[in-house]
Amino acid sequence: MKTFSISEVAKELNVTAYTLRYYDKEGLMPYVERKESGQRLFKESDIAALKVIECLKSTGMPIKEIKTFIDWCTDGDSTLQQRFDMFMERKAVVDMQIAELKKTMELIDHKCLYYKTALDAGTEEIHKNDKIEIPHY
Amino acid sequence: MKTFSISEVAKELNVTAYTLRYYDKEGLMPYVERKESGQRLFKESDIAALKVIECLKSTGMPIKEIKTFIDWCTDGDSTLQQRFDMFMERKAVVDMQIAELKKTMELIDHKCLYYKTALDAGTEEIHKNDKIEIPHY
DNA sequence: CTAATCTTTAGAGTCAACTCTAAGTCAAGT
DNA sequence: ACTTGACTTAGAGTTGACTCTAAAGATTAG
Repeated sequence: MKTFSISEVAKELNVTAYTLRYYDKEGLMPYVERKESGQRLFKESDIAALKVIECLKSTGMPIKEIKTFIDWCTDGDSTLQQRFDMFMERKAVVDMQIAELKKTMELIDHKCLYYKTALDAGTEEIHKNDKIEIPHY
Repeated sequence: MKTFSISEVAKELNVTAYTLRYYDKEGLMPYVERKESGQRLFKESDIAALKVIECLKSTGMPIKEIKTFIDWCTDGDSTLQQRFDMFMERKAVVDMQIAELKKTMELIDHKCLYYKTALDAGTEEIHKNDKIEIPHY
């Protein structure tokens, strides 16, 4: 079975080897095997697991909570409900994050328009009489 | 003209007064006026400006870059182009963030299904023969 | 007038998530 | 055999964004 070194995995996942060792220290990689000499041997499945970790991280989940999830995985079938619940909760979180980004986008679009108009006029003065416009910007 | 104290503004924006003072220290509020005694007097427009700061922050922009933007605002019409470009860039960033969250959501949905199936079967064993399934979870 | 509750500052402390250093071991090429 | 580069560890250092403390001054309610 093909295996990968820490720097190969780091490259593949666009993180540093430092980061991967940090994750290991924090207990996120209890499954990664080693050579006699202590060097890590990453399998394809280990990389897949790291991608799930990346996924959780990108929802804003802190390392310690991800660790809890990894521990559940190690504990086996008795934790299936917790793990299901966790992913359902993450789903709700991501839904909220997308909704918030869309609101953020509205303000940004508004500002783009604001500055386009000012730029065409050569001055921000053009917005002096706007209804509920924001004075400072 | 109605003004607000720091704790009123903090409540309104769902941040602490500490945070607002920190933003001030970092130069994000050069426009907020003071009483003789030194107490801050927030105007409606100051709150609106803070909402723009919140917006930029929620796109992941660090405080120091937001400070640069505030400085541009202070500099007047000569920086209109930079400010327009900045918001266009933020727009692109937010587009990417939404796209990434959608990819994240795909994996999460997949995991929800995975655990639902396992939960119904009472064991993760049910996924042993999945095509490209992830062994550890 | 007084007590309680703001507010102010400078500066120290916290926290998460890296990021790096030092000293040593291991592996690959010539 | 030797050099170069990648790997290991424990532990220290960094960064960003707060978060709080202490000591002082200001404001409000009774």
